[in-house]
Amino acid sequence: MGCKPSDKPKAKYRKGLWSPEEDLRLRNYILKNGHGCWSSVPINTGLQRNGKSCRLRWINYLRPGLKRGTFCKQEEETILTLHRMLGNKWSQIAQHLPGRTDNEIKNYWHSYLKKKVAKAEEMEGQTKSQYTSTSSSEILECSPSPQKPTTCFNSSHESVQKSPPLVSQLDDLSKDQSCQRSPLPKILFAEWLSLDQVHGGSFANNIGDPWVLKEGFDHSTTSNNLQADHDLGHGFVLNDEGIFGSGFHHGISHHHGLGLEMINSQFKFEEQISGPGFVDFVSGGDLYSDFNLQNDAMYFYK
DNA sequence: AAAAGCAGCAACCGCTTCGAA
DNA sequence: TTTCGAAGCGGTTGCTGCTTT
Repeated sequence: MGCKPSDKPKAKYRKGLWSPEEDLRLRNYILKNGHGCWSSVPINTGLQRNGKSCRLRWINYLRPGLKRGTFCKQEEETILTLHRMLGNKWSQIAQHLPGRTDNEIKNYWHSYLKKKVAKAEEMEGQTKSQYTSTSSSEILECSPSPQKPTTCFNSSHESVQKSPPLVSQLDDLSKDQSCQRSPLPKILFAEWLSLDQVHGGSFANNIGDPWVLKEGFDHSTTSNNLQADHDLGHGFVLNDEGIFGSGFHHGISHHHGLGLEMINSQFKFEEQISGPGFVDFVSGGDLYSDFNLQNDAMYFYK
């Protein structure tokens, strides 16, 4: 929106998988400038992609804060529960799984969970007994069909959305992920902090302070959560000490040399941000009023 | 070792919603 | 109020790599 028609020359857009170079261009551009109008991104970056493709690539793959990797048990439970309540509202489900994208959840559902549920239901039908799996027992007791969330909480999607108790329930659900029991520390961005919003607030002043990761930080296991991105591990400008200090780097590089590059690249935009401290920014501002430190995990809710 | 089948995932397509002019 | 472009969303496709035969 807000783009002039003249900004959109007819172009033959490239399709298919993104190359590391394209990723790099897009990432660097957005980290530096923010995406603004997506249709202008390909023009400004020189990418032979349409804005829609750029947006998708950023949201599903390049955006900092994405977890990637396999879903933990509790995430799986959350998806099953939310899918039971909301149906195929992947974006809404994703909102309750910080660091996961709707596409990722959708794929996980179609490739794994759907079959699992179907199998469980089949077993249930055969035995007429309660399905006792810890991952879906409650869900299966509630409703027989994953596609029609008609029981349990509300009878329609609309009522789900409008019902404050359920919303609270969902919030509790998302904040009570079992991944919190994981020994892995997590920094999770419910929504990536838009540069437009970040401008004027100081991320840089405090982000480099080790306090950010001191809570429950385990050098030996962190890399699991900071999965190296094979497409992105090249050519990023790195700080000597990095955002999190040498200890953090040490922890990552033990397992994945590329991991720290990603982390650094994700926060490479720090020089653009100036102003009040990050803590104030996160906890006191209107935009990010829901700052939540749970065990070793930090959640930033927008 | 090669071919076929399968699963997982990234990306595209098309429809809907939103918001500015 | 209408129109139109951008963004958001969900369904689907197709590529890639792994497993099986």
